[in-house]
Amino acid sequence: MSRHFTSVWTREPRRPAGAAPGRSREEIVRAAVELLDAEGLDGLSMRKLGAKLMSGATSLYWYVATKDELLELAYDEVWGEIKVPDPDEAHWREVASVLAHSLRQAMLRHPWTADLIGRLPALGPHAIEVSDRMRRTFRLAGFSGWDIDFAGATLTAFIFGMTTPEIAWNTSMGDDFDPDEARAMLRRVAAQHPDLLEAADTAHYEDPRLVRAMAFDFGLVSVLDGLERRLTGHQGHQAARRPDDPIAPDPRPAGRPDRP
Amino acid sequence: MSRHFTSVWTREPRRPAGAAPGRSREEIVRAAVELLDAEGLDGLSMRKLGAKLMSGATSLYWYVATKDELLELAYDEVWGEIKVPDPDEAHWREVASVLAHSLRQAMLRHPWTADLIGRLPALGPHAIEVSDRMRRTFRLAGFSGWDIDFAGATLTAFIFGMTTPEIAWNTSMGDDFDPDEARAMLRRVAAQHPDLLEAADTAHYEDPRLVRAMAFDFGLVSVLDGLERRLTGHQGHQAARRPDDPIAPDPRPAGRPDRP
DNA sequence: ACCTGAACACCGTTCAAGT
DNA sequence: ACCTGAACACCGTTCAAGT
Repeated sequence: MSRHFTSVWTREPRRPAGAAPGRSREEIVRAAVELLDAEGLDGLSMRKLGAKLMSGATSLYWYVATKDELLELAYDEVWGEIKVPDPDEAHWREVASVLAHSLRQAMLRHPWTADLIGRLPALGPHAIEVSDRMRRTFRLAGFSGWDIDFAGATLTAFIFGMTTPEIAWNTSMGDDFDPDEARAMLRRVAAQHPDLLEAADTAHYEDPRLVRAMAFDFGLVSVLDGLERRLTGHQGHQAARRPDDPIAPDPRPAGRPDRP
Repeated sequence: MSRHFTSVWTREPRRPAGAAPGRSREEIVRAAVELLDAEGLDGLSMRKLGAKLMSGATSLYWYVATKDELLELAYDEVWGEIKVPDPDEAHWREVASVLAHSLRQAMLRHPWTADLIGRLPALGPHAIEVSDRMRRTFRLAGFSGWDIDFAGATLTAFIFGMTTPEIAWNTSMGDDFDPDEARAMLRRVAAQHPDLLEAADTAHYEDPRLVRAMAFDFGLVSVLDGLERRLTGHQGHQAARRPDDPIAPDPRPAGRPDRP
């Protein structure tokens, strides 16, 4: 017996999506996004959302099968905000850079998305549109076969991975950021770790948001350079592969890369 | 009035952490990790955990201030599983590779960590230990100033960003993976996107876990190559920076990078 | 076709009371 | 110093009943 994967995007909507009755799914999703932006993922409840729409909480279940479906819909709205230049017009590095910054900014505007990345696959039409453009971009850049997908996965991995902890940090710290408090905290936590302490001390003198942006740019250039290297086919360090890794759940950590 | 950031790691523990009374915090955390591994983040409730430990649910609040604190403690246990070679012994690429694969495997073993990355800063002693070694690694590699931290952030971003959606996919699909069903779903969702459809068709013929591992290795080599490029100081494409990006919440998307 | 309220089975957390 | 149970203020979801 197989547990079937279900998603808003893989089931038929209950209504032909053409008529215009009382509430609409679009209206509900828009209200959900507003609530999520204002109060975060924990701030969204079917009861609160119902109240906001001046209806019973349970009325929403006619438009949406579960709360998770609603989150999938809201999530895809954010993907709709992403700008991706036309891959047939712009250089692939330009496309990737614009996409990266656009995605980061969208996530920072909607911090609750950070909680969804590890929970919901992005299968909505807006997300798919972005994926399609990205795949086309890397194909036109000269990648072929699996490498097209791997390049795209690497780029989005970087964007997600850089922005998600940034959001975690922002929301933990709250809007009113006290640099002295933060510094003291880092100091305390990093006690007896000289390398980290050094970082904690210098970190204080800069606007943390600026530093985050600098880190993002540094990383983005690095990732793009690394991808370009795959493209131009330079030889050099290759070995990140650990032979026992791919399937075994807990590989022997003893293996060494091909080139030390 | 400033909302203060609180964390298990930044407050005094209630007990000198030496005596040995009834239950211990270690015992509670261990049980929590077991419950999380078995039932996921939603499967952990204070009531269930209390039952597992044969105590009242509310008893746990003597050892832990909130459920979030408990999650911070459990999270750091996972960081304790990460292997990082001694930065003074191994080449930085070796250290980074081992760390990357080790972290990915640990996350796959404890899928609930994917939900925490966007929510909790990793400030526990095990996470700090890993950060410290990583920072030392990149310093010894030749990075200096902010670049040390940027390189580390780039590497962990890649690992998190690659593994988190992998986990989302795994848990959505369930343990029993039906390739035909998955293929049909991708086909449907990617309709009218020729580039994506191509990917969906070829994807079928491979073990998805193997492909994920290949993507990870491809991306890791790319990231390491990109970082190495920063180190050797080759000139070339630089421009990922968008001048209006760092602080403005919604930058004009019109700006172009320095080099198109 | 759409909306409602009551009800079910849960939550995290507080707190007075116990030993 | 540690543990308990009752209680509060919530949850997502189901379902019979309404219009």
